[in-house]
Amino acid sequence: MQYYKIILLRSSAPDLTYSSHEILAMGTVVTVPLKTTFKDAVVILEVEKPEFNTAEIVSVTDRVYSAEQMEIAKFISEYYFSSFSEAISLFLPFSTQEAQGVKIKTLVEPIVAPILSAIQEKAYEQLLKKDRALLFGVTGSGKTEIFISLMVKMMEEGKTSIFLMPEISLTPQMEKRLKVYFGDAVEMWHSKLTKKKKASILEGIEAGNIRIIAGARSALFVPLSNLGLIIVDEEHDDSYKAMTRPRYHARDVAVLMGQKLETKVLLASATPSMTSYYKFDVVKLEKPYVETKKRYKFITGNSINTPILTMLDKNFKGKEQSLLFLPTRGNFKYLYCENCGKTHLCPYCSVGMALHRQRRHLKCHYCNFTETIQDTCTQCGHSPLKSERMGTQEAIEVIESSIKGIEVEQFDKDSITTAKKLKEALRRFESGESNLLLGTQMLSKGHDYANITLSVIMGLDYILGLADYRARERAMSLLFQIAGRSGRAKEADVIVQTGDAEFFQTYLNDYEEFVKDELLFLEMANYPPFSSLARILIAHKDESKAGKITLDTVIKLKAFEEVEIVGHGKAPVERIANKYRFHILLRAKSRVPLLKALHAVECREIEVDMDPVEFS
DNA sequence: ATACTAATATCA
DNA sequence: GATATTAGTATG
Repeated sequence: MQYYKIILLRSSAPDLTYSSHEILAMGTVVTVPLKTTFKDAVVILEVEKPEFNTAEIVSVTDRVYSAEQMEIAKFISEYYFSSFSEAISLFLPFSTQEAQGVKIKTLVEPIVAPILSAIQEKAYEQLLKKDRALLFGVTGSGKTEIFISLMVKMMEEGKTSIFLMPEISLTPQMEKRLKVYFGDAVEMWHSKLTKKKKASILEGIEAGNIRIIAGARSALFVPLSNLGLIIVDEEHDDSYKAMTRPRYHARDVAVLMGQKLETKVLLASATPSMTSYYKFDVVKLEKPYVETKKRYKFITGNSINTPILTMLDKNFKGKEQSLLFLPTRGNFKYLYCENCGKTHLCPYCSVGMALHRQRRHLKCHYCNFTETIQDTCTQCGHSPLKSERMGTQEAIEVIESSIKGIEVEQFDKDSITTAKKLKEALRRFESGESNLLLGTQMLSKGHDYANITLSVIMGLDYILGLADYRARERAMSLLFQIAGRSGRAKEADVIVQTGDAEFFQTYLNDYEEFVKDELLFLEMANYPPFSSLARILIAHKDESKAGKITLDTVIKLKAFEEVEIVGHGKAPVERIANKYRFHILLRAKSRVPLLKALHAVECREIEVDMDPVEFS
């Protein structure tokens, strides 16, 4: 009889000891009886017969987590403060049939690699020599061909590759490009795939037919044998940070996996994060592959005003296509009382209810609480209520009413809910059926819109005003990303609405100049990458209890000299789903003392967010 | 004293 | 995570 420590999957129970007649490998997925039910669990350690009575493992599955997967999961659970169970659940186990077997299939026919320009070739050669690097090249500089060349090289060596992109919505476009070169050897992976599709991909991986997995965050955890390369495209994108436990950053985990598995890791962006630029060897793609001319124009204001309408109208009359960006938050329109100035709030969260005119209701975008439109103020009874802030919906109305005949394509989370709708919207725009693409952050992410000759960027001041040490970085990268969408085929105008034209103007022609200056600022202000940050979140339906937990935690943390309590108190969004929210922001010179202190105060009532990207 | 809910402990 | 146990508190 053997005895094993196991950890239950999808459970926060501690490790438990079970017996088995079989000799089991570490990482094996088994089924065990617990109380009145059965649970899946992972074998983590063999132990001596314990003093207490043990139950027996009832069945052994054909799935096994590799030693490396277990090691990386251990790291994730310790660094990002989740249970081991939550961390290992990110991964898909290998099949024992395959036994992580190295099944190197020789290529049936050699893959034709893309033809690289001299500039691309140079970058490619440099990247070949580096285990880890940051590829820095403006939009349209031909980064994708370099990625493909590297993946071709991997295939020739019998190795597999993972290609990460920040959003599911970007996968169809990339799939098209990758299929041209890799055919059935490449598959897309993301959380929205059906069970059936996932199973068929896993089969393909086990059989050794699928050699490249491309997709969103979760693609990092598919069981590819012989992994040779991980590419993190648009590495600056905050979508790589998970907002639920384990709160890991896919880019950082990719780098860690690279070290553990001895695979090459390539980060890439036109607007790299300050951290990556500082930490990694930078390979620059010197000049844009497609030379484009852009004329920037700065205007003031915070609404769709006459200069914007005039430019849009002119471009429309000239049979050209335009793009208009509004920041996510500005996407919402709130009801407020003219008399007492109160905004109509969600009864469960401390945020304003967003007005969705089309469906004639109010919606809280934190907890999804919905109610009918209110016309009298709950505070003072004044009627009617006014609405404020430009939303996509209203922007479209304003534009359609003043520019007759213009077809506007709404491009945001409200209208693009499925892959099909995304495809349709892009098709209508590409075919010229619609003339203006109007939307939020979604516009800044990777899609190609070759014919745009006018881009209007609104709301940068709102982003600059966020209480976030990366507000400047976020605003600047957004400007570059959106401007990069236009002028690919012909000359284009970019209209930037901001009260701080000087700031943006300084760096327009060179993002790297901004990065260098911003790094000086970060060093002076002692923010990452020159320090390590953590945020503690406390949420409780009793406000005084939440406050007490916060204060108790702060007191405990004061014992750690190397950890600075930057601030603590009510979170900017005070209440979500009827729970009061408090937070504590911590900083230390390096991660080690920070982790030490956090592990000492960790408990069920608090949630630790390492390297936070969200402060609301 | 009783009936509920909330906080806490345990699981092999 | 689910469930059993205990502490806490509202109620008549």
